[in-house]
Amino acid sequence: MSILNSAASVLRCFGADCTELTVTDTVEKLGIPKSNASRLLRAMREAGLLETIGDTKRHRPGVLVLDAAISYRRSSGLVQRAADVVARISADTGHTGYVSKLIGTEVAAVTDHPGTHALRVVSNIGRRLEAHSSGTGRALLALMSDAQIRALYPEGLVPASDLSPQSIEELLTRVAEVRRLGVSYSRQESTRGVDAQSVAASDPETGEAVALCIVYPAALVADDERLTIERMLLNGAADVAAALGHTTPTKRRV
Amino acid sequence: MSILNSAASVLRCFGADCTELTVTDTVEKLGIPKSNASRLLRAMREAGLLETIGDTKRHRPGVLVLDAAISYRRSSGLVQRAADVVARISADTGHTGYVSKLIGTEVAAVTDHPGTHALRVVSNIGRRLEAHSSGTGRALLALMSDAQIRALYPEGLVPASDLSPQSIEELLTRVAEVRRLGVSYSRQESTRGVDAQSVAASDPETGEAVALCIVYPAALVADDERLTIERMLLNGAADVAAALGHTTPTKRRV
DNA sequence: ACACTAGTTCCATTTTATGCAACTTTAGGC
DNA sequence: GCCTAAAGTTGCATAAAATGGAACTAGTGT
Repeated sequence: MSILNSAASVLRCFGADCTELTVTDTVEKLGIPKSNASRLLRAMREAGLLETIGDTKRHRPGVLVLDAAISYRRSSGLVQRAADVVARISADTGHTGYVSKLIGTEVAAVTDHPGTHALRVVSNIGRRLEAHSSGTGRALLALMSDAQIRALYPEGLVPASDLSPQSIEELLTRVAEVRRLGVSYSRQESTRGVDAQSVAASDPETGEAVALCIVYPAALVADDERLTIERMLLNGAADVAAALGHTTPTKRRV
Repeated sequence: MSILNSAASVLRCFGADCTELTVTDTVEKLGIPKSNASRLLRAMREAGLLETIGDTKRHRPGVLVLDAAISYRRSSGLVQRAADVVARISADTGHTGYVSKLIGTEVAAVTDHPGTHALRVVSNIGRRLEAHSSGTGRALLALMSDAQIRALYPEGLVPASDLSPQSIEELLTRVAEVRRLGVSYSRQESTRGVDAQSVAASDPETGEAVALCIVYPAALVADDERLTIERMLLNGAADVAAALGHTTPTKRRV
């Protein structure tokens, strides 16, 4: 296996729960010899992929990674615009928001926008969710045809919880509902006590698609606020689509 | 040279002016054989460091890079807090702001916060400035001793413009001024028509330092607004320092 | 259909990574 | 301050990989 894959594995360690790595941490997480971990971290450090925290032996991603990430958002008009929309909704409502993408059968957050409410959902980036078992994922699946969705799950699907679709048939039913409404709801499905609404937007030019998502405590948000969020998301996604030159405008709410 | 360095070079291509790369671009930018560039991009793609845009042959940084970047911001309490402060000032004043770090003798923006005014300074992340020839850089240099600064420039310095310090002696004079005021001013030094104010904040735990910076059109901001910005920056930096456990509070303005 | 450009694959050679063990450094405990 | 244990680094032979030239393939425009 190339050292590139090892380096990628190291970067993958940085996520929701892990913000820094030592040689020993790396040994444990990747199951490689100590000597190797030592040289791997050094090589990554010298390449700029990692940096040490102060002058300790703990490592975190390097500035190079930051610059590249910022460039990513620039490169994608879709992600950039979606992030702007979600940032605004997040600021207006005080709830946490995400922009996510479909990677195979998983959804990964691409930008996060922490809310401002005292009780808000804490951003959990790096955590990948199964597309079929998350509102965001179903919003993205709704852009595909039933046949394409079936092709994604040649061996059937494993539901993440009893609130998630238990079979492909049920998934297709719920995805059809999402297509009808334009919005995908998730009720305490991925995280206890947390509801979410997601709307998908795609770039007709490249076929790239993202989901705009707002998450909030289930107990604290009444129906009228949910409707407000729904309207903001639908209109925001419509703005994104329009800006990218969609001829047939997506659903919009007034 | 390890493939890791090649991969880092590829990521470094993504910056202010370049948001996507093809095999041929890579050949030109890195000066490597075509066969190599082809395999390099594929390896990076398979490792998750790159992804193709839609189903074209153009590449941009992968989601892995995004996740790591977000983790980076999380891991650095200092950067996170500084970013929050600058975001607030940016929102309040409408001007663009940055948080930057010193990398060797250069300053690199770590987060950016675009302003909201019609005439605002456009964020230019990825662009590295020489520390001695930028207000932000001198704010960071001001945290070091004169001897340390001299050690950074064993061969003297090359001024970026005639508004920048022309010698180490002049640099030290201006840095001393920054130490006295607590704020570092830049007047149309890095970019024509653009003024900036920077204040440094450091983490006493790790010794890590960042600069908080607000940039604005020189012609449009009157003296009283400049004072307001200065006050916000100083107080913000003091808040950051206090939150990280600085015992001797930095300069604060009321 | 043709020429042209971009991208990929093949293959022998060179360079780099690997894993073990020995060695050095760092951090606590007394 | 000395001893010990844990963390980290380095040396070396082997195994694996990257490299660059050239041949090959896939698109693009005329």
